[in-house]
Amino acid sequence: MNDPQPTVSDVAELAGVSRQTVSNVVNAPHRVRPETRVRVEEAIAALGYQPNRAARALRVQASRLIGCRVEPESVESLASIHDRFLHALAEAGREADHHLLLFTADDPGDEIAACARLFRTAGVDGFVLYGIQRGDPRPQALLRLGAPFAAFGRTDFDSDHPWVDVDNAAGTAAAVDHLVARGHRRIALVGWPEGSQVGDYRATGWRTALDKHGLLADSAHLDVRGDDSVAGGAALAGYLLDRDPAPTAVVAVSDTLAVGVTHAVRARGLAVGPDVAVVGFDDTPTARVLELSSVRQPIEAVGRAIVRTLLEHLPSGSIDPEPSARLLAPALVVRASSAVSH
Amino acid sequence: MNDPQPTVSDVAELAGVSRQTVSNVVNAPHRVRPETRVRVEEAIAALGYQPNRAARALRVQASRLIGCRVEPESVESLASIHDRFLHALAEAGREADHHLLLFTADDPGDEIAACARLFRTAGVDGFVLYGIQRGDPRPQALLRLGAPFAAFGRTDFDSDHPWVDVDNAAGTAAAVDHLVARGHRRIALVGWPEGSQVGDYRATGWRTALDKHGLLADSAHLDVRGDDSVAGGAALAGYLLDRDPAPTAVVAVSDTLAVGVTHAVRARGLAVGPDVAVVGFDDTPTARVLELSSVRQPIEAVGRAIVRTLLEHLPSGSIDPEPSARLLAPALVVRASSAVSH
DNA sequence: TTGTCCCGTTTGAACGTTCAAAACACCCTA
DNA sequence: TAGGGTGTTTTGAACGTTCAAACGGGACAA
Repeated sequence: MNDPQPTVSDVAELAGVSRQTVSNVVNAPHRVRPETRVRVEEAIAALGYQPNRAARALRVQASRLIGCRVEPESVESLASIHDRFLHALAEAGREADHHLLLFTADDPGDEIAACARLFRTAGVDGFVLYGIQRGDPRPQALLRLGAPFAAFGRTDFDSDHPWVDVDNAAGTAAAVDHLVARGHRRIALVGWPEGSQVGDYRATGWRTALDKHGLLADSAHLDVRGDDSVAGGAALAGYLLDRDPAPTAVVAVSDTLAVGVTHAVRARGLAVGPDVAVVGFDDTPTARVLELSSVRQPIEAVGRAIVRTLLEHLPSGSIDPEPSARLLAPALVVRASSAVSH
Repeated sequence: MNDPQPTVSDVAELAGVSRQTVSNVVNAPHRVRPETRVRVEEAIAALGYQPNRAARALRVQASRLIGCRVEPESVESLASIHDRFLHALAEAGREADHHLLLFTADDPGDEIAACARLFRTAGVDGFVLYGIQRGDPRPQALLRLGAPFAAFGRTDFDSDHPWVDVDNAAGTAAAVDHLVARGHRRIALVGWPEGSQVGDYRATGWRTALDKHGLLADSAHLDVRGDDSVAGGAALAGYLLDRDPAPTAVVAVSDTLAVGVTHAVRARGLAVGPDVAVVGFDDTPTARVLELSSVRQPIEAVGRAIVRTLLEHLPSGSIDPEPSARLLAPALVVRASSAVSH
């Protein structure tokens, strides 16, 4: 029951070799003569040996721990995709024998301080930064600290820090393509106020896709913006629907706004789907429940890519100083709110 | 920039004392003469010393790490409250200088194996088990391992393992009280099939509250059960609403079911709230967005209680072998779906 | 034969901390 | 003045691992 975990010395004794040879079998098998290796591996299996992480961490100054801040639940928006992200990270870390260390912080400044502390005292190898936006102070701060990290999102187009991001423009573009294929011609955008990087990319995707289909001229006045709330979405959609000609389809840059749009549509006695198609963004559980089409971010792939990127940037990793950058395409999930042809 | 973290020896040298005295100042200040202590504390502050966790973990066989599995997002149900829980745990852990270590597992058996591995090799001090139900194998397995843990939920009423749980019966009872106060007399339950501990408690709360108000006789046939899905909730509610007399209020044991109930209500040309009041359970973001009244679990308090419970059960903690047990009451959040008086 | 090189293996030390025991200083009592 | 106690500080070792250097034995060339 309480058998102490065997150590490298126990294995060495059983196999009739020295401690270091056991260590080599585990960490650098090519250095060991094959028959010795077999003997040691048998001893390892017999004892159920597994290296002690604290000791290894102390010796090599690397804990195989990845730090990540857990965000508090945001009150106004829908459930973030943060928990999907954490799960994806943990899953990706597992394959590389790294674990996820969670911590909380009240704001970006606090997060930076927490990272510094963890990096120096807990030997956390690196960090994952979530929700990086243009002008975010965190990447520069961690660069200054010398702490390796990989960011979900980027401070700017040519960011010089390691990042992975979702191609937001491609997401709204896919939504437009889908709606056009369903016969829609007047496709509105319900977006966030200009200035947020994510929101701007999503708006750009809408615009360029319309342009590609030759619909941009008709749609200049179909671009409305407001803060991310249900009430806001309803108000913006109301404005659109009361115009003439009214749009027959709406692309919202978030599920929260999309829910508001559906409220406005129904309030006017129209049917979501047949009369006015609606597409949201993020594929939140709410979208699923409400049969709302939505652009789904490939969070699992993002998690894997981020962990890979981070590992590449660890001192122990391959010497690969070029900033890696990856942009992953989201996929549209079509549901009743946009399934019917127009 | 890359100054190595100062060690206990650096502090000792600066303060003109031995390593051990510095260690004592940090861990057992009462053993140190006050003027010495001050000198050492000044040196600590001057150098910005903080103890190295890996070294400490190696020496005292305690990592100040709490293991917790991240669940994958469930497809059918609404966003779980799992991310709120993780945040609460991390926050509570921070105050006790413990961090949260996340790991993934495919099923309970895998989770047990992962715990065993983490406990032995990573020196994780203890675990938090999420969503424990009657007959769950995990608590017994961890007891056998000798790994300390605290569970959210319990295997049975007189569980002999440390647990913290939400008083589910009190939650539905509060919903009933609220509806009665609003003038409702025929209050239905849309529940899960008998056998799930959580669902049974929630059903019991509904029943006892009705009994308290003398409404139980009228409501025997208002208890319907089905699996946790929107379609299921709609079907069950449809059955209820097509009876005569139909209920004027419905208590659902989950927000998922509650959403289904609202669908059924609207499909019959009735208004949610004025005609039929609906109350859900869990206060998910979806409930907020849909203006659905819902019973909110005090997850933040649960997180704090769990961490406290776990710390009490660590070998380093106070010798307090009595199984602590805490039952926390949820609170009803009233929104439009049940706000109007009947 | 002697020296050189290479491969596989072992040895001693080190990572930074805390435990256990020893040493020291001081006061009190016999 | 010796002996016992108490409170503070220091010493040496240990936690389990890996690094760096040393070691030993063939194979090969000079």
